[in-house]
Amino acid sequence: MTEECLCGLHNKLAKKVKAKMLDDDILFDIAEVFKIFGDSTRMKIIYALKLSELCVLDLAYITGSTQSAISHQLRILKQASLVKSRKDGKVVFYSLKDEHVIKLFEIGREHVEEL
Amino acid sequence: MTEECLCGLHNKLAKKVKAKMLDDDILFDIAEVFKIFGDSTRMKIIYALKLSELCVLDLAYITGSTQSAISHQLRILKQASLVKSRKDGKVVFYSLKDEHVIKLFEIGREHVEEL
DNA sequence: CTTACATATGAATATGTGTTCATATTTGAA
DNA sequence: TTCAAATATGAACACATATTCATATGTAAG
Repeated sequence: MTEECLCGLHNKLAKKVKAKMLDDDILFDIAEVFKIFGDSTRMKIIYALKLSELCVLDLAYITGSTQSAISHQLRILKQASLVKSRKDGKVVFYSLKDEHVIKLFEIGREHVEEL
Repeated sequence: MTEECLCGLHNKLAKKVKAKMLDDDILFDIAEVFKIFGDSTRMKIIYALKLSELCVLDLAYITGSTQSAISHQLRILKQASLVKSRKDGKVVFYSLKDEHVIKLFEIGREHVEEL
């Protein structure tokens, strides 16, 4: 932990950068958001919901996963404020919560397509 | 797997959406990129490199991790084409590879700060 | 050539996580 | 009320992964 590069040249720079770093808590929270996107099942769900509001079984059909797996993932997505839900009788419809979700997806897609 | 919602209303919609879905491979690759961002150590590295080009030991000092841990993570970041490296004698300097990395970080940060 | 520094790497460990399976809950219909 | 459909949930399992520790590699200096 906290080893220091001995070349005096870097020590000053490193201390400057360390002073400008965001709080660990904030960087941790940002990483947590990306972690949610970092699963192919959740990514499928997000892309499907980008196309339309959908219920759980339809999402399971579209993604090729089980109802249970999708339900678990939807709970995670909802806790992370990435999707919202609307109940209509027995059916629960899910949709994306805001524009950030779409923006993040689009930039991620751009990055992948440029490799 | 591939269960279908029995309410005939949804079946048509679900099939439409399924037809419009991106290939699994692409969605998988996008998820892989986000997975790289979804770790607080790597997020610290990315933010530090956003401020300045840095060598391994300086990154270890700045992030409060060991040299070994940082070296392992830098390898992952490099394989994902998120950082590049430049060798100068014994020292290896790392920096961000392109603008997408910064864009993704900024939008992730925006999302977190609006919660 | 020997030493010291910066980095990389492999194995082991511990921890986190996604899926499955069984089952509970909720709601509408018969 | 009884049944079936849609969803949610908990436990168990399998798998991935981040860190640590020891050590190897490469490089410059003495």
